[in-house]
Amino acid sequence: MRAAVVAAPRGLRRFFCTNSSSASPSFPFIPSPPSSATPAPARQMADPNTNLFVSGLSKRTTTEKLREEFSKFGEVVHARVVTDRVSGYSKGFGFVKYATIEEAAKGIEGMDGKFLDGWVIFAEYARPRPPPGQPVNDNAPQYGRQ
DNA sequence: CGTGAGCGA
Repeated sequence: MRAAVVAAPRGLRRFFCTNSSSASPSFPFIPSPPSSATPAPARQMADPNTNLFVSGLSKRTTTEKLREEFSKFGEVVHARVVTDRVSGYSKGFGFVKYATIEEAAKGIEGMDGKFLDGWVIFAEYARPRPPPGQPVNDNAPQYGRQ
């Protein structure tokens, strides 16, 4: 099913941005942040953290399988496949928490765009999540709203 | 519709 390839989020950057050599032999960096408008929404990927967001999982992929696959690239502190409380089935994505950021990067580079249960999975840094310790306050929305 | 975009009880 090529639908999985079409439904790829930001993970397809690897296929188009096949950089490696002959990138920019003149400018190692880009010293032009405030050019004119904001052509860089920076919404491609969240900040590097030990939390990983894995998408493209098969419906039959469970937390154990996810932890097993990601444990090969580093020590997985916590892994969870998001499932519905009422139905009980997987939502098709999950989260993997590594011990360090380097291991998280290894997990992304090692499992992003790979196959799992016959489906192409995509791994990237997860977004920050509000801790469940704070009780309800005003209708203050989360900062992670796009 | 367990037929596929996405961020978690």
